[in-house]
Amino acid sequence: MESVLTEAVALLDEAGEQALTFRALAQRLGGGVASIYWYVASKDELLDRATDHVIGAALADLEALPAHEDPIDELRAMAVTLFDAIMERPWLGAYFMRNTDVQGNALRLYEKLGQQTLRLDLTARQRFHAVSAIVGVVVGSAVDLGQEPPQEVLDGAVGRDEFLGRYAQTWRELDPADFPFVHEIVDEFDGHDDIEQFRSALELTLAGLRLQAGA
Amino acid sequence: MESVLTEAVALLDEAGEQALTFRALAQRLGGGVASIYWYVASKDELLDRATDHVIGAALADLEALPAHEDPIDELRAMAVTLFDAIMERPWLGAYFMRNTDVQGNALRLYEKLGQQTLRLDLTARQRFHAVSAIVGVVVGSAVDLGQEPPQEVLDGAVGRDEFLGRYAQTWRELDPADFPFVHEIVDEFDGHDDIEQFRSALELTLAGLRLQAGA
DNA sequence: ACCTGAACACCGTTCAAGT
DNA sequence: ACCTGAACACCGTTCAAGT
Repeated sequence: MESVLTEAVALLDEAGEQALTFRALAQRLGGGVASIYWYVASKDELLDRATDHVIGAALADLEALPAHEDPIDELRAMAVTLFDAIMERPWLGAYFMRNTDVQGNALRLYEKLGQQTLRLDLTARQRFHAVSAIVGVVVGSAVDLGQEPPQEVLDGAVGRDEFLGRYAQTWRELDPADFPFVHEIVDEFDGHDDIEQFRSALELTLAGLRLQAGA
Repeated sequence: MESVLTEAVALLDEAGEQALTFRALAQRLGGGVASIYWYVASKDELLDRATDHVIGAALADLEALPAHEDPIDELRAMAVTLFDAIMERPWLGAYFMRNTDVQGNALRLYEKLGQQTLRLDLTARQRFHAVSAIVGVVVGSAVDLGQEPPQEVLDGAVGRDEFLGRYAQTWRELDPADFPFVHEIVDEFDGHDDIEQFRSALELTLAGLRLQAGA
C-alpha cells in the first residue's frame, strides 16, 4: 500500500497528472494492472490517498514551525509552508480536502489552521469562513501556478520567461485605448513571480481578517 | 463553429466535464467524430473556446451593471456577477484565462475588472496582484463549489444537505480534545451555503485592498 | 490474503477518401 | 471548404482464475 502511494506520487511529480495510469503504475511496481485494485477501489480513491500522503509531509513541516504570539502571523507562516509543499504538485489542488474520510492528514491540517482562529475574536461562522478563505488562496494559487505551462514549457522547448514574454508581447500590441489596464500591468506580468502573487493575495485576506477580528 | 460550442456547453452543463466526449458531441451535431477536428485542433482547444463562449455571456452581464462611485463597490458587484455566471460551471475554472489568444472575452473581462483598480491609489504591481487575487477568489470558490458532489449527489441518490450532514456527523464523532476547531465550526459546516463562503472570502480580500489603497 | 492475464467498453486523434 | 468511416493506440475497470 505504502509503495503504491509512493510510486503514484513519484509518477505524478515526474510527469504530471496524465502520466499516472494504472498501467504505468503497475509497471513501476513490477506487477499487473489489476493488482492495484486490491488496494484502492478506483483511480479517484488513488488520487485521494496520494494527496493525503503528500499532505502528511506538509503537516509535519507545519508542526515543526515555531509558535507565533500573533495568531495571524502564525496563520501566515502556516499558509506559506503549505504553499511551498504543494507548489510543485498542482494536481493536488483538485483533491485536497475532497474526502476527509480518506484524508486524515488533510483534516488534521485543516484543524491546525483553524485552531489559530480560535485565538481571534470571531464568531464560529467567521472562523469557518476565514479558514476556507485561506485554504482557498493557498490551493487556488498553487493550482494556477501549476496549470500555466501549456506543454511546450513542460517539454522544455520554451522556458517559462520566454512563454510569459510571448504573451506580454501580444498584450502590448493591443490598443491602449481599449486595454488601459492590460498596458498598465504588462510589465509586471512579464517575468512575474507566482510566489509573490500568492503572497500578495494571502496578505489581502489576512489584512481583511485582522480588521474583522479587531486585532 | 457556433453550434459546436453551443452543443459542447450544453453537454457540459447537463452532465459535467466527463460527459463531453467527441463521440457524444458528434452525435448531438448529427455528424461524425472527425468532423469536429475541422473546427478545433484538440479537446483542449475545444474547452478553451467553450470557456470563452460562456465568459462572453458573463461579460455582457458585467457590462449591464450600473456604475458605482466607489471602485471597490464596483469590483464587488463584478465579482459577484462573475461568480453567479460560472457557479454552475465548475469545469470552467480549469480553463478560464488559460490562453488569452483564444479567449478574447476572458481578456476583456480581465481588463474590465482591472480598470477599477486604476481608480485606486496603487502601484502597477499592486493592481496586477489585486485583480489576480479577486479572480482567484471567484474562480476558486466556483471550482470548490462544483467539485464537491462526489457522484451520489450528482445521481440524485443523496441530496446535498444529507451529504454535508453525513460528513458533519463523522466530524462530530472526533475527539473534541484533538479537534477543537472542527467541533467549533461543525454546525456552520452542516448545511452551509457556498455562496456565503464565497462572499466572505471576497469581503476579506476587498477589505485588505481598501486598506492598501487607503480608500 | 494477494496477485494475474485477458477481456470489455470506452477514449482522443489520425488519415485516406469522399463531396 | 467541409465531412466521413475506419483504424490506431491508448484508457479505467472487471472477472474468472491462480497461489
